[in-house]
Amino acid sequence: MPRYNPSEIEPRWQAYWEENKTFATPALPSGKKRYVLDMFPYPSGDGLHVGHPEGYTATDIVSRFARLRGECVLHPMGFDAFGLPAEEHAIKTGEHPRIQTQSNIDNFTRQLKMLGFSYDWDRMVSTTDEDYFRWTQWIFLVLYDTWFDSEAQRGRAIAELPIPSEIASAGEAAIEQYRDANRLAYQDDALVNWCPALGTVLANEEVQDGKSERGGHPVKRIPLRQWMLRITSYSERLLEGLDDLNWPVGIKKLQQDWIGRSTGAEVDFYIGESAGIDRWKATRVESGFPQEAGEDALRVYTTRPDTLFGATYMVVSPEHPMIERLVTSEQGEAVREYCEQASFKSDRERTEGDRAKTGVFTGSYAVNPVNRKLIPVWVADYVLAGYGTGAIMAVPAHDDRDFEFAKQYALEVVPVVDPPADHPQRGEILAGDVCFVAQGTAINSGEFDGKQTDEVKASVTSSLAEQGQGNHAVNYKLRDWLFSRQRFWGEPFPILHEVDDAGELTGRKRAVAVEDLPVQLPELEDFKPHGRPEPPLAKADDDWLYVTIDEKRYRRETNTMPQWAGSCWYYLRYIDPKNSDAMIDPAKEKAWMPVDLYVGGAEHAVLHLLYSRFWHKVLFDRGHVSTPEPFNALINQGMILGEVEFTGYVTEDNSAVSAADVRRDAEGNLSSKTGQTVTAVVLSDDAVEKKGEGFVLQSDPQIRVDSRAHKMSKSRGNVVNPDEVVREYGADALRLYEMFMGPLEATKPWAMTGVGGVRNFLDRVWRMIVDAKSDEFKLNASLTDQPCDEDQNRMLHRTIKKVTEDTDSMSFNTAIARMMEFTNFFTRSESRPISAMKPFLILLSPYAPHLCEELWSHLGESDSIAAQTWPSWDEAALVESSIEVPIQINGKVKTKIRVAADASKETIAETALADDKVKTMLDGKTIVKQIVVPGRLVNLVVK
RNA sequence: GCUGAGGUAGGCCAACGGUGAGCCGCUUGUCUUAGGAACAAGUGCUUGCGGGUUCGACUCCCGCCCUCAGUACCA
Repeated sequence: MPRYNPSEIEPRWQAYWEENKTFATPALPSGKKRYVLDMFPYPSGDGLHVGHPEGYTATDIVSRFARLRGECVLHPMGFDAFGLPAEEHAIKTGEHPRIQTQSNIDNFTRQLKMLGFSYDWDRMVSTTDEDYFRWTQWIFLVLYDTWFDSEAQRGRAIAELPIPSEIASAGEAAIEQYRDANRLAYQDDALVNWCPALGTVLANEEVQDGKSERGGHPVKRIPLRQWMLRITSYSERLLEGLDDLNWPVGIKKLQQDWIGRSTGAEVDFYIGESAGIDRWKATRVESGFPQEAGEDALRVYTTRPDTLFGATYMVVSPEHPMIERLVTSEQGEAVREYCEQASFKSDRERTEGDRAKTGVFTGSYAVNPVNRKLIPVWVADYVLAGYGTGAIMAVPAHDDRDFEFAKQYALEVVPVVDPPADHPQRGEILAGDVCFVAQGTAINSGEFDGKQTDEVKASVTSSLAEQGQGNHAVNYKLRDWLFSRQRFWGEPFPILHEVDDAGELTGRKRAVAVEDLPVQLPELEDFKPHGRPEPPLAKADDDWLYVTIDEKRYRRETNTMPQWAGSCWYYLRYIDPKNSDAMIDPAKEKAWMPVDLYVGGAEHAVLHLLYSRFWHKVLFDRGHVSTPEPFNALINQGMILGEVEFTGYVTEDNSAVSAADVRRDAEGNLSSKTGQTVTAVVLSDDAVEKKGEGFVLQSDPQIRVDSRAHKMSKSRGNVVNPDEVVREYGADALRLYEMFMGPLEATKPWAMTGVGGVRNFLDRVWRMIVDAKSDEFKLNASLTDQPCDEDQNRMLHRTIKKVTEDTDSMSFNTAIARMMEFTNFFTRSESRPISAMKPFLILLSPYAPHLCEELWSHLGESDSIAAQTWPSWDEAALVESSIEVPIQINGKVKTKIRVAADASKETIAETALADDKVKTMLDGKTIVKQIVVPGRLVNLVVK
């Protein structure tokens, strides 16, 4: 017993917390609330990896710290349990995915409890629970019932959508169609990855280089009717909302870039009969810039309307709807073939960086609106259908991509922006031999010559607007969210499709009534794909698939929602997890929201966080939540890498090659400078030594080796299993180590010896209070009821101050370092006042809760340490009566003197100059200047 | 290419413009209930490089190099 034994202590206290519901959170907060949230995990079959406890320990420390300071903390955990792996398992074994999901959740729960996190487990949610996804479906119906009023910039009920008179007069079906076209959840044809060999549709992450990840079968992109969410409507709101959030700048930047707002102009280029151009222009002057470009014009979007005079050709994307109209009979075959080719390529392939540009001339010409020049229209896949208008005006002189394309196909380059006079390549730019994308002075631009880029942009845009040929425009990179998946293990859509007597879809839809939610997943015989691109739910029995309401027959929607759906709103459900009447009780929502601290990996920087914000804003607009943003502060924990490895390289005949001479080709194959194949070998620590910047072989210092920590991965075999660490060192040691490795946000390599280091610290804490030598349990004889002496008191109060401030700012590594100093100090001390030990244990308890509970009870306390009050420090106790002050000579520290803490400038200077060492060093020199900072230092500038 | 983070001792990392904190490692002792020991003493950097500001720079400014992560034809 007397030795520190975490494997005995930790389960005992975990049971205590569970029995006593130590961390149960009240329904409504009393006093100051704090909502501390972890990104909930996907419960994979591999269990926790050491990256999970990093963020979870951080939030646990924050939560325990806040409770000790009297705040009311909501700190929940749950599982994002829909997803592909469970479905893959089901397909292979025939076992329902629910079964494996449940056993994975059980394992995760066991591991999380083993680490002593102070979650309120009664609030646990899983996205796969019917009680949960019932409300995921409900939120979908809110989206379905909402349209975006762009005037008011907010979502409103579909019933409030103004119906234009021409549609109203066309009848009920037209009105319904119009509504459907405006809902935030709508259907559209989108491309899916269909793999004929596997007979299934694949998720993007299951496709690599146009082939299925499993089996390497070719994947075709085919259009399929999909559910989309109109997130683009919220672009501006999502962008603005970022301003007030306490998020890392990097993450904000990522979201901004993802939304990708740009401003410029839309411009129509005339493509009709050449004789008709004047009439067309006149019409435009009269009508203004129309909503649609019409038959006779090709509309483009540009951020550089100032370069319009340099537009020497145009490009449309291979999917552009006007291709048929543009293509001439001579070019017909070439264009069709090109477009066909493009349709096989994924977006990925089409946008891969160093690929040479390709394209085909359509045979048609357009008229440049500013100079009436005829310019050719091409089709090329470097123009994307989904952005802007899917067509561009190409200005090769001032756009890198257009320049490359123009050189490839010998198209004209006309410079219209003169770079600053001191530009090193000005000559080549003006000759059209080099591309220049920055701002400058307009040339070759008629009336605009001599003006600066910004001014020309504005003037060209307004002049086009006057003539009805252009308009100021804003564009976003953000696309609408493809929201349906052809999968079994996901939330079914609460939507019914009307079928006629012949069993054909009529195109009319109906939302499942709220009281009929949840729509459950059907029972299937097996989970194997049925070989058609429809979702697996289409295999369900007619009992599930067909519904009759008011004598009309409906077929259920058979797509399921993507995994993002459940994770979009789980933070709300934790607040009211058992509510069967509503998604959340408004009073509770108001009391707990927003999330005060959200911690998780940076891999969710864009998608999860953007999707959640979008849903939250819709719920906000519709009055279901009270805050405009869900997550106030966000922190991304850094990645934990494997142990540092030394890697040497050898050729086939086993001779060593210096790491500096090893080349890696595109496939990752290694070769030496001379072209020989080399292989990497792992070296042990004692085979290498430090030399200069890097490491070399001890046996041959000419041979350099790589020293680097790699990502943990099964294939590399460097994965650290938390179960083993807990068994070997204890949960407190694991928690403490992960916090001590370095700053939370940093990427850090794992080092098992470091875990031993913090374990030694915990051992020292134990021995500071417990007599480890005795056979029975006995407190350490050095403990005393005497008060602290001055030094001890100062150590205590300085530790309280440092740990309080560092914990508050989440600088856990330095807080721990300070607690180590405290322990070293008192371990050396023969007398250890209990009045110092107790507050120290409270300081340490958020970090190492089990050990602290145990020692706390040994000190005679009967209630949990979690119920105590965080100690405060006394400023007066911090100051020393006398302090050491360094003496610098010419800025270099030469010696130190001891003076009273409040010594005046003069006294310090006198003492310094009187010091023997200083005297000798000043011998024969004159003091040019003396700087005395009271309480800090003395600097003597001498000659 | 772009964006972000970073470069301090053999490793991990602290340091309001003012003394290198802490942990691991290493060396040598001591002690022992032989442990993941403990204790004691010791060990170490041109703070990535080059300039500048300053009495004084890891810290502020300018230029460069390197590493890691993410991202990439969005007109």
